Amino acid sequence: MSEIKFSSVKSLRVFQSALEQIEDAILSGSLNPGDKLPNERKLIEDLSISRPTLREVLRVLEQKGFIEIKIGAKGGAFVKKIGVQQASDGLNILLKQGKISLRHLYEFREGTEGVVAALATERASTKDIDQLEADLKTAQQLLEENPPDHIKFWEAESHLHVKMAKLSGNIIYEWVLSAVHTKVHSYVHFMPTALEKLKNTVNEWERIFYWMRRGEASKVRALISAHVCLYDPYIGEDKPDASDVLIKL
Amino acid sequence: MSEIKFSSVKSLRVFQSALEQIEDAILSGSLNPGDKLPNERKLIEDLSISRPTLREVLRVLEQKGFIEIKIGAKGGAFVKKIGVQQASDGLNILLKQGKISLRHLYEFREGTEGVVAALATERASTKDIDQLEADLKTAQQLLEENPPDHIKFWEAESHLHVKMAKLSGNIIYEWVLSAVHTKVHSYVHFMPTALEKLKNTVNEWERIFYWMRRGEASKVRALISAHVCLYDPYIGEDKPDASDVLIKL
DNA sequence: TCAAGCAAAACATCTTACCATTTAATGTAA
DNA sequence: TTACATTAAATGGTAAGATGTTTTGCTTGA
Repeated sequence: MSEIKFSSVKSLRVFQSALEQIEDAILSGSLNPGDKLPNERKLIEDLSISRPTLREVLRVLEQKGFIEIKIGAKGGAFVKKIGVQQASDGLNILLKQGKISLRHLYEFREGTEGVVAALATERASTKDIDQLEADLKTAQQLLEENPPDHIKFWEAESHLHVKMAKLSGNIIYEWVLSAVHTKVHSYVHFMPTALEKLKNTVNEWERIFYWMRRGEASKVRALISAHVCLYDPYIGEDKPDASDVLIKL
Repeated sequence: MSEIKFSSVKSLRVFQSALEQIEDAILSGSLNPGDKLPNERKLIEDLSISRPTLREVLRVLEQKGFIEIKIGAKGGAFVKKIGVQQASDGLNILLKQGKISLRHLYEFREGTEGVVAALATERASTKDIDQLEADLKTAQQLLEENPPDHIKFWEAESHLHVKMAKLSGNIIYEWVLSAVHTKVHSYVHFMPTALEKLKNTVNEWERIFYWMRRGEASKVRALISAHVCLYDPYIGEDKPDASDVLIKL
């Protein structure tokens, strides 16, 4: 008996084929950030498709974050720099519509960010840590204001965690934690507001940077784990089921 | 001096407005998975836009994974269940750009799956573990064949890891590891093929289930960590840079 | 000479109108 | 009863043109 298998032919839509051509050109690096695609009239010639169809393609690329379309003279479709942001979008949608409780969010962070911090400690340069410290300083200044802007503070603090993920040198961690922290942002109103607690957070980060500079990965891991765990918003309160909070949002 | 701030007006494109309406309807739950959107002629009436414009909207929704479009009679745009596919797509972008190597994949797994297994041990019921064991048995039978189907074996093995994530009771782990393991599948040809190694893997899982039944979370964590670490496909070979393998795919 | 304003060019945006293709259901003849 | 043709309801794709929007450059007036 023969072993030949046939694969489905599924005549690809014109749209799909055109999309893939341009997308591959961007992802493979044939088209670089800042490059301008030919204008619509030129593209429909090259691809042998009609203008409405081409526009479907361009819309999709625009919405996926691959290109930016400017109108007017000197306008056109320009290739955007692809970042982790685009890659995280899908996960973001999932997290956004999913019924994720704060408890799950923090459980995930507790299990992940310690490892990430340890990796970052091994791989970050002095300059990288300087940058982190500068970011912390910026966040700290938000507390000097009157009244202290604790919302923006926590957002900046959240970005610090994402930057740690970036320094871990493993883009998968960056991918997932950037999405997770987007979700964290939506809970920012439940974070502590007492000035004392906020300043304490700053101190914790300073201690973390201290050990990062000395390359003490395991200490950094412990500190970050405790840091995430301690700032679980429910600590000290009588603990409702986390799903309650979800409903209130 | 007055504090009035003006916000930019940026006359929204017709396209954008229509997209947001439908997207919101899906994300808010007004439209549920399986629901059929009105056909094109009806939608252009409701939204007061032209057909090419509507089709741009539908294309974007389709590519983002919100809807599925079927042609022919009884066809139309159907709301899709939002699933891990969207999340995997993001990883695909990073893969195509060459930003993820096998090394990253395994580093991530090593940092994550131990924690997941510990959670699963605490939360899985006896029945859950029975099911896992049954799945293992099924995989084991693939080795009895002649010749042993090691490709399918590793795929089944990969699914076991995803099931563990499901049993962790934390949907974020489940989603993220599902996405990661779809990528693992694409590297399945680099996994060991020696029958001895495959059988050893089975033994490891059996030991894992043994401790799971006894609720020994920390033992399970250790075993899974070692398991992932040991089966890093490069173990024992002279280790090329993982990006080399990436290129070959 | 210089600046303000106007017009044209080069874009994307959106519409109307048309035909092609695919699929499912239905009717019909062997 | 079954195979086949027909038809209806959808999406897929094309053609051509009218309409905004932005930049550039030219003209005109002081």
